[in-house]
Formats: sequence, structure tokens, C-alpha cells
Amino acid sequence: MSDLYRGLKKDQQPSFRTENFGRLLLVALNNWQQALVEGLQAKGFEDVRTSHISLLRHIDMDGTRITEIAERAGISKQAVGQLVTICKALDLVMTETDPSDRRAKIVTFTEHGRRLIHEQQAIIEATDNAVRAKIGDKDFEKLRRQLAMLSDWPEP
Amino acid sequence: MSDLYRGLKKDQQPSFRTENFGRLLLVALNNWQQALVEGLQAKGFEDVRTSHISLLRHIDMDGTRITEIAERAGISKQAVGQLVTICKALDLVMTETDPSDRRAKIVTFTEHGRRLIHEQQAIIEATDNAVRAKIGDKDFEKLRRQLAMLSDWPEP
DNA sequence: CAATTTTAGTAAAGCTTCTTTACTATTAAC
DNA sequence: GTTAATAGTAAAGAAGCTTTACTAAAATTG
Repeated sequence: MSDLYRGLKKDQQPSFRTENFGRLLLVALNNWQQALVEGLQAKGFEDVRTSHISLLRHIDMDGTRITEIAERAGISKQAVGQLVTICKALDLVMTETDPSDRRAKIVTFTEHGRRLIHEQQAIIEATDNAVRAKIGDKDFEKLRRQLAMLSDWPEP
Repeated sequence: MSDLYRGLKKDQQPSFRTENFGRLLLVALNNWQQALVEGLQAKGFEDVRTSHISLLRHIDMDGTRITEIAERAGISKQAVGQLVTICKALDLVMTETDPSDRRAKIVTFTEHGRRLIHEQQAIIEATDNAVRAKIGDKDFEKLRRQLAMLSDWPEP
């Protein structure tokens, strides 16, 4: 039972609302994302948001096309275009015309963007270690594997 | 590595983008929520959305005030008010003035809303069982406990 | 107990993040 | 070489929130 209901008398607690899997995943995800965003903001990337991070994570170090990013991220090309516009304004990415196909644009990191990725790796590592310390090394890897199974589920 | 990159050659795979915890949580959550929403839609609750579900899950069977719902859900009273308006239009909830405090409104389920909750329980149970079958009974409970730890983390 | 403050909720506007529809420019295919 | 498909953009709008500003009822207090 989450701390939301701590302090409530037993009979005030909702009967049907046991903490379900989805709720657990949601709150765990929120905590994780918040740790990452706050960590980046503390490192000087003050305007960065979760949506920006989820764009950046689909850009290869040698650049990636907008259509490819959209496919990886599972959102529309237009949405990627909007995020790219914002991330350009934040000096995190640049775009260049693909010389092999002048319709296409390749999104690449700026120096500032590469620094963000670097900081991000450090923060994720620290976050992972905090979890690892809490539940144990072996269990951590097991948890990762199980979450990966849930990520691939449901299967065809 | 997620199926997003299946079929990509090794050297096309992004170097820094190992599947991190946040990504695993995100995709697992998306799958879970999608299973629930699609399950409810298949049962005739065709207009229901994740946001509606996350309102309903904070309403006790004997009704709950808007302010209380807002606190539980961690969103503003205004946001709850908006969701209540929508869920009233969907005939999932009703509101009545609290007789003990005429400023307050109590949100309760309609018969249709109670049917949704009932179906939801069945779908969640089935989903849980699918996961249980995949990773084992004992591991399932352990996974729940570990996710609950991540949900409470980071602590003060 | 009248005046003030707090609390419950609403109204309206705005923000973020995404989609949909409709378009241009370039490349590929027949 | 005309037609198709593909890469991307533009603009509007939907969903789900927040912020600011308000009303009405209840609680406090002096």
C-alpha cells in the first residue's frame, strides 16, 4: 500500500484499490525520471525536460534522421520535428541536410548536447547504484531482466 | 535491448543507449496500461482513457471528495474537476453535495462506473496472472515488493 | 457574534506534448 | 518522363495538465 493512504483508518481505505502493477510501475518511473531531470538541472541543463531526453536518447552519436528517430521513439515525424526545434533552441542538437538524400535531415549532437549525454550517463549510473545498494547486486540484474520481459510483453 | 532495434546491425546500434531502467519501466508501463485500456474497451467501455482510470482509482466505493481525490492522485483540484466532468459525461460517476459541508462535493460511481471497476479488476487479475506465469509465482511477489521499494524511493 | 481567514470548488486561460490534415521538395519506379 | 513514394514542414487541434483569479461556505478569533 502506498504512502498515499498512510494514516488512513483501515475502513477508509478503498476496498478495490490494492496497489496494482501499473501503479507501481508508474510511481517508480516518475521517481526515476525525476531523479534524472533534477540531476541534469543541477548540472546546469536547467531547461531540459523528459520529452527532450526521450528525443536525445534516440539520436546516435554520428547522427540520425528524423524519420528514423520517429520510428524508434514511436511518435510522429512531426512530433520529432517539434522536439528538434526546441532542442536546437537549447543548443543540444544541430541538423544538416543528408548529402546522399537532400530531402532528409540528419540530427546530430552539439558539444553541449554531448556534455548532457555524458552527465546523463553518470546520473543513471548513480541511480542504478542506489537501487543496487537497496536490493542487492544479483536482484538488480534479475529485476532488469524481468522488466525487460515485461517490456517485450505482450508478444504476438 | 528492446525490439526497437531488432534487425539493426551491431554497428548501427547506438553506443550510449543501453536499455536503462527508466526505459524499461516506461515500456513496461505502456504495455500494462495498454492491456488495461484495450481490455476495458473490448468490454464495451470504448471511450475510456488512462486519465479516466487514474481518476476512478482514487474514488472510494462510498464516494470521495474532489480535494481528497486531488491529494491522492497528486494533481490539482481543477484537474480533478475536469476529469470528473468528463467521467460524468461518460456516465461513470455522479456528484452530490456533501450534506455535512455544503462547499464540498462527493464523487461516487454510477452503476456503469461500478461495472467498469469490476471489469478492471478482472483484467488486472488476468494481466497479473500472465506475468506470474511468465516469471513464476515467487518471483512475481518479489518483483512487486521491489517495485514498491522503487516507488517509495528516493526517501527523505 | 461580527469580521476575518481558511477551505471546497469553479472558471478561464495557457502550457506541453502529442496527433491529424494538408502541403512542398526530392527521389525512386515504371 | 510521368507517376509513386518518401522526407520533412506547417498549421490546427486534442488531451491532460497548471496557473491565476474568483465565489461560496465553513471555521476561527478577538
